[in-house]
Amino acid sequence: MYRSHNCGELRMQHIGQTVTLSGWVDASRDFGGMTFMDMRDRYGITQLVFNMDADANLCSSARTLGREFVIQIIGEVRERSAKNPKRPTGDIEIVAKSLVVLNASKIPPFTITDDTDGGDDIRMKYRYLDIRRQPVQSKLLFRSKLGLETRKYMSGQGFAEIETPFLIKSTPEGARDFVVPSRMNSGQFYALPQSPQTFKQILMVGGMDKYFQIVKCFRDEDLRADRQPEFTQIDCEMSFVHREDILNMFEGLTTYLFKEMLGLDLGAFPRMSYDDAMKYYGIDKPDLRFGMPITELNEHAKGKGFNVFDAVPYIGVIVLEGKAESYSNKEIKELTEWVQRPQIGAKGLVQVKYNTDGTFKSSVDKFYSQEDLASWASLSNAKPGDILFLLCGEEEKTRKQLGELRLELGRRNGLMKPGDFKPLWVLDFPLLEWDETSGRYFAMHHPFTSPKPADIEKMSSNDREVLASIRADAYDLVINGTEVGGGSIRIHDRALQSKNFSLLGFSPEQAQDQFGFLLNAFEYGAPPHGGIAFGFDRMCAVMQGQTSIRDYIAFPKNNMGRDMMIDAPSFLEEAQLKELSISVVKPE
RNA sequence: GGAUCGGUAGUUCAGUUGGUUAGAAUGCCGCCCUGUCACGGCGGAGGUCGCGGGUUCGAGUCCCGUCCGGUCCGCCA
Repeated sequence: MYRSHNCGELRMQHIGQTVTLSGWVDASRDFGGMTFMDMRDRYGITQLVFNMDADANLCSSARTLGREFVIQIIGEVRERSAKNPKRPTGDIEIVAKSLVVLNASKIPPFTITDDTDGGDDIRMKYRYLDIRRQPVQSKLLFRSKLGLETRKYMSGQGFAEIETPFLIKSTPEGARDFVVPSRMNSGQFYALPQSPQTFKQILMVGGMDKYFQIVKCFRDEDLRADRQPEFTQIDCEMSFVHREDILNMFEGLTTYLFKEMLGLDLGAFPRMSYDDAMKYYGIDKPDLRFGMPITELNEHAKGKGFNVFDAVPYIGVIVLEGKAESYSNKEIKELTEWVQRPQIGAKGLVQVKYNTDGTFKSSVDKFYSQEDLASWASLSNAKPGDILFLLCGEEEKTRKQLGELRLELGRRNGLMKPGDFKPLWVLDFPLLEWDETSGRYFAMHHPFTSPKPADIEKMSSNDREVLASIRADAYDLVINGTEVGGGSIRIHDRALQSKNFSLLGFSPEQAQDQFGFLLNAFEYGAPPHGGIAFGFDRMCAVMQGQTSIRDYIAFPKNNMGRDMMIDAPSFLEEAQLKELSISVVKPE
């Protein structure tokens, strides 16, 4: 028996018991005549004590143990004379009677503590040491519980968890595929799924009715703090449902998860159209933890001799509450430089202080009277003490810039409070997106998304305006400005699906070649259906107020898509390439 | 594909205008210490300043290139 108890469970009630513990040496404090040693495992830290007077041999051998040695100890639980209230096990210690070194350890390259001195890359290279740290363990355990609760809820609602294949067919639409060569089919490649999309639709045609899966997806695109090349989705699909059924079902799941994981009641989720999100927040995933919507000024700011505004089609304003008198020129200068960075790309920032005495002081006082400025304040619902920030330019671009500025002001002024969760359904996305470089339409969601029934007839139009106005029966779940899920009602009619493919520039032959299996399936009684997929890693991070998903993945990739621990990807041996009929142009 | 920040001791970092022998903390090693839990005290070892080239009497410091890491834009149906 390696252990009778773990390192986190012994308390006053165990005093007098002889116990066996196994774990890692966390730290030791050697006093010459006696040595204290902290022994750690997943469950906590328990103090061991070795005393020269009691057992000189044992005490001497304890002094030779290094950090991260794996040891087994037999000893008696004793009440401490000096207790440590910071630890759950701090009232007791183990008086060692015997010690076995189960395995030695080299000196670790970084300290295994909660606030480690290790940087990111060394932690990833020695990920097995990093995982010994409590903050990493607690994130992985959080993920484990979130998966369990998801399965409980979905199962309780009658959903079946069904696996779909990882070796599938490459399609040029959407994200880049990771490809896998087929040895037995020389020169041919599988692709790893970007999502189980078509398979779950086929399951609906197969009558499975309510499907879900917690499943890996793969996309060969550049990484971010919240984007990994392999990531996990809670993937769901239902038959005989309208949008309302799906929103209700998955609002229920989200509410349940927040309640079980965090003990929070989210309440009913508000809803917003895509158009309103873009108009008022400049982004399709507004963070509603704070207000500050965009107000359009346009003609209210034109014709007063300020050439900058007169020359542009759009002028918008956002209002920062209560900062008129505390905002310094230096802060405004910094903010101006911030919006002028290439990533934002604004030409300049106009600012109007609405003083508490009711007067206005702006950077454009030369051109605008107090009444002009008052009208801006009135339109944007500003109150005395507030400060207004204006950007101008081409409409869509400027809205995005205002949206970015809004988020930056939120960050700088602490308006995104930790522990505050604001979910939002964003609805009615455009079906199509015009791509200037390739001169064709792309599906904004994916090519299987159904247009809203009222917009189906618009699909026959040749007018770009009309086509751009087609709304999809698609929805995203946004929490605190992060897109945690998205889905749609799917097309289940073969003719409509073909029509959509043709809008997206597929010839009938291409459509048949790539998605023939789905079109064929639609000819054998496909039920109306729709679904949604949640980013599982992202859901973990959002719930714990983190921006990076990396610590919720046991073995993540770095920003070049490399696994630093196993050093992948790597080159193949010639023989292996030959067997796969692959010749590689070696990089210089 | 682009922007930007970084790379100096095992680790995390400092290093002024280019100027003597490149520092701190922590870790590590040795000695001392019987109630610590960030133990304490004394002593010690530890560096190709990512790599290559250039400017200079002299480069960790300036310039060019390159590699690696972080963040962001593009990209992510």
